[in-house]
Amino acid sequence: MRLTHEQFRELAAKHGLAVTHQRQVVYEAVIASHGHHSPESIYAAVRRRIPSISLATVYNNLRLFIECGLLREVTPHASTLRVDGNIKPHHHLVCSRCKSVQDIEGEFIDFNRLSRQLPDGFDLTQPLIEVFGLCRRCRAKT
Amino acid sequence: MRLTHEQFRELAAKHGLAVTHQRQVVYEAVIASHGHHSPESIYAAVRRRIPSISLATVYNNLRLFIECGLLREVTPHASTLRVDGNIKPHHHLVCSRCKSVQDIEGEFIDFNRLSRQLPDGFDLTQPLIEVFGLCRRCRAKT
DNA sequence: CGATCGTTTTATACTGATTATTATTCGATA
DNA sequence: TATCGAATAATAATCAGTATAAAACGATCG
Repeated sequence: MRLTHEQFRELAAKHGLAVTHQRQVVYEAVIASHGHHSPESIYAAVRRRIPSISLATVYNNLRLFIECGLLREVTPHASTLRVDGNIKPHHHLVCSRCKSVQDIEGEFIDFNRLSRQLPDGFDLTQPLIEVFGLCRRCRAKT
Repeated sequence: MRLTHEQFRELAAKHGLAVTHQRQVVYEAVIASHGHHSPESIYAAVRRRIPSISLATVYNNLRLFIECGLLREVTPHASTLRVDGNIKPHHHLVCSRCKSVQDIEGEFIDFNRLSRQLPDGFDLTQPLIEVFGLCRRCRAKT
């Protein structure tokens, strides 16, 4: 699955991004390899096509893509460890923007349906659910 | 909410942990301040009672507490950024141990119930749900 | 009481991910 | 072709977390 220059140009225009060769290659590297990738692995892939590219450029552009919704961040948490003294079953509401975490109560998961979707052997004995969205403050800022 | 030495001793014994003054103070600092805290902020709090304590001790003990279930980790993800090119609505299944992420399909969330629990102003227009558990491989290792 | 041994803590060095900085390059436009 | 702003490259700096090794502690045994 390789995008034509034309396709990427359209996509970038739609999100208000200037088109550069580096951007195109970085974006294609993410799309081409399905799954969840680290900046380093994307960097490695991109270097096969642009050996002179800088790691900073990869980081810059990944962040740009995430910000304008072209990509999704798979680690939307704060980058540092957070610890919770509450070990009763409860779930978390996480703000995708500011990474704040609030506890949330309630039975809003259909575990029957969920377990039908689980890959074989996945253990959900102590399920923790995290729901990502935008907290009021960040929503107001937009 | 301050634990007596006696209470902490029991708790530690139940989890097979030796009791030290530092451990007690670290644990109390987490419990006393409700919410989700970084090791640095816990370090700051603990230093008010044990000025000579080392940051490494705080990290060591937090990790211990997490391992034996006394505390819960709120950033169970890989510590590095991961990026997902799939921006169609889908959810994630995350292994709490090895931090691997798989996509998961299906409508297993009761959004009516969920939205009743949401704090005012929280925006769920692009909900992303992450379900934490133990993947088959890590479960086998135990 | 004093020696001993394993554990815990401390101090500090180190690693790895990410960000910041700054100079250079690129590309569009005048 | 000259100019200007944006993007990139190179590299330094930062920050969280981990590893290591020495010192301190504490229980136990003789």
